[in-house]
Order: sequence, then C-alpha cells, then structure tokens
Amino acid sequence: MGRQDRRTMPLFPIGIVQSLTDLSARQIRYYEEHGLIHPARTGSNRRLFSFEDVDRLLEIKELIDKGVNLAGIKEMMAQKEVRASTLKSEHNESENVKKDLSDRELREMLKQEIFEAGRLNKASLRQGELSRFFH
DNA sequence: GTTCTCACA
DNA sequence: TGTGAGCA
Repeated sequence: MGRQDRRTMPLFPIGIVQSLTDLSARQIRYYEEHGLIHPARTGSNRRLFSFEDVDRLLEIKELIDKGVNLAGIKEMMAQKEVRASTLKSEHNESENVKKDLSDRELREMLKQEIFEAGRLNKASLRQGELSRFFH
C-alpha cells in the first residue's frame, strides 16, 4: 500500500473528525455540501473521512477562525488546486523548460496567493463594517 | 449509541 | 449554524 493510499483511505466516522477538528458535525456536513471535502460513504450511508479530508478540514477551520467566509475559502482552495496541478504538470516537463517555468511561475503563484489573501481579507473587513452598521 | 436527512418557535 | 424529529 502506497503513501497516497494511506492519505486517501476512508477511515473515521464524523464523530472522530469532530473531536479531531473542533468543528461541529453540522459544519462538516455543510462544507461537504459545498464541495470542500469529499468523504467516502459506507454501505449504510455513513461518512468515512480520510487523513486528507481531516487535513483539509483543519485548513478550513483556520480560515474560518480568521474570519474568511465560505465563498472565500472556496476560492482559496480552488487557487491551491490550480497551484498544485500547475506544479504537477511542470513536473512532467523536460528539465530545461521546467527550470525556466517553475522559477517564473513560482513567483506568479506566490503573487496570486498574496493577492487572493488580500482581496478576501478586505472582503471580510467590509462584512465586519456592514454588520456593525446594521446593528 | 451514532449518524443521516430535513426543516425551522 | 444550532437543534430537534424520526430513521436506520
């Protein structure tokens, strides 16, 4: 069994994940509903989470604690996937081309990440202002 | 005992 | 997001 199999192997029920992440079952199911995680199901329709799922939930929790809303988290995760697949495809390029691209695109990806973080932070700040305004 | 879906004084 | 109902 490979390392990857171990990361994606469906292992624990929602109760365990709850205590592992300090998220409510409600939140966990809600995030699944929005495509942030994809836990497997047992024959009796119970969710089974992998280490990968738990890791993602922990990342989600950090963003939630920082005041990022679901839309923001979705974009952050999407950005991350783009960066991951970019790296993966570059991994298959020839050495010469890769050296060139990875250096340039590494900076580009970093820039995008910072840009995204800044944009979302402003968005959540605006939310804060609005909630105060309507209070 | 636990989890699932659905719905909302 | 919480919570309770009614199942499996």
